[in-house]
Amino acid sequence: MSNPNFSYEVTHVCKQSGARLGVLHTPHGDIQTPIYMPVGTSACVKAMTSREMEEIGTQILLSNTYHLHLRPGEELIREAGGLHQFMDWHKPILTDSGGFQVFSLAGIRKIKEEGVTFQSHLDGSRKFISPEVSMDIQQALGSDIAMAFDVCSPYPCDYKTAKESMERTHRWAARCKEHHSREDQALFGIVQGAFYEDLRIESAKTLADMDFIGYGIGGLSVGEPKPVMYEMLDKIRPFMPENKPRYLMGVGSPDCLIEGVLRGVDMFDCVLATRIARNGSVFTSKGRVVIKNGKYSHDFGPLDEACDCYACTHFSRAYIRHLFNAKEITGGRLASIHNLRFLLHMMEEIRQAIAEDRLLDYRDEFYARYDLTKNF
RNA sequence: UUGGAAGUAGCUCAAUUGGCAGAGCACCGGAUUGUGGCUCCGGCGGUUGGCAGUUCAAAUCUGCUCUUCCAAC
Repeated sequence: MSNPNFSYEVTHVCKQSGARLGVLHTPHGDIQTPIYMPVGTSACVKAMTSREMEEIGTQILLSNTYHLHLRPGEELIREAGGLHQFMDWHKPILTDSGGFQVFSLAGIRKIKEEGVTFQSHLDGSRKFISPEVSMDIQQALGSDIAMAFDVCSPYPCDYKTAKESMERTHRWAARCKEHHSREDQALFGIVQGAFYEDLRIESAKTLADMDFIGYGIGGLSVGEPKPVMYEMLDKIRPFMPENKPRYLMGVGSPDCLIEGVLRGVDMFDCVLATRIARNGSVFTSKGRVVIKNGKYSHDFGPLDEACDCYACTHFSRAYIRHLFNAKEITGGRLASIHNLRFLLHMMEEIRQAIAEDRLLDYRDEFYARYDLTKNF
């Protein structure tokens, strides 16, 4: 598929690691890859304003088809002038298809070849999403990148189920592509295949032949050990198109970002940063810190010495801990600002390291200072 | 001073006829990966104000005592 609104170019390959630097052009601007994409499920990165997201260096945001379909509804967002206008975010937006909710909301859904019947978690009403419905919703939302409606299999998963889910994902990918028509919106296919090497490779090849603008790698980070996820990335890497962006869906702990980039991943998204922030945990260059812990009550230093975010340049650990203890919502806001900035800053460093052909050195430096015993 | 009420975990309170003294909050810790999560899980914490007595058994019944609150004076 050629689309003048979207193109991806690899600008440099790290001589030391083979990791790549690139640029993805979209109607709302260029995205320097590799990149971490903050998640704003319901047209909002929880606790954050669009202005703050811009201030911390966000290049592209994620939002969610399933959640926006239920509330406020895509027609309202279309009426508002589209998702960018609605949330006053004028850089690129990627929308997830709702496929993951089929997985994460298991128990209140029925999957058939035609599509999936959900029971709304908001009011219990029955809802139906198919590949076509997902495309219609995402086109109404007007995101820059739409994701194909896929079937995410769990971990562990038997071979037969994994194969069936993968094959249905491929059929649905074809239906998504057939139904999708917005020229100013890119459609990404999603590789599935659970934790079976042959299925993963088959999925990567099948989707590559379908010529999507970019590719999601789905069904990972669903409870498996990290080495298992890394192995899957290694296996499929040779079969992922070189000239297309690769998006590892749902991954975003600091160590996973580095390991993913080393395995050729260009894009990541993850709710981890904002979720743990609201519950009082922050990333630091030395490892995770649970800021609510009593030992920080008299710590007047910043969350992270090396961070340039608003929280770290203005407030102490003791103050932010106090805000959490007092249940002041600003505690979660400051921690969110910090955690998002931490990951965005880390990706800036990774891009710099690739440009300077020293990503393996960067990885070693990271592990030397980062305490993995308290990681995710 | 007199009369009344009440004393149980750091706080607010439960505990059937006398039968293993609990909860919420607080405090401490853990979890969280394409967000049903300002959420969830766990832990610490007690001579039941004190001293005697009755009883197989007392937070509970009796006596004395201390403290607090209320009302009169």
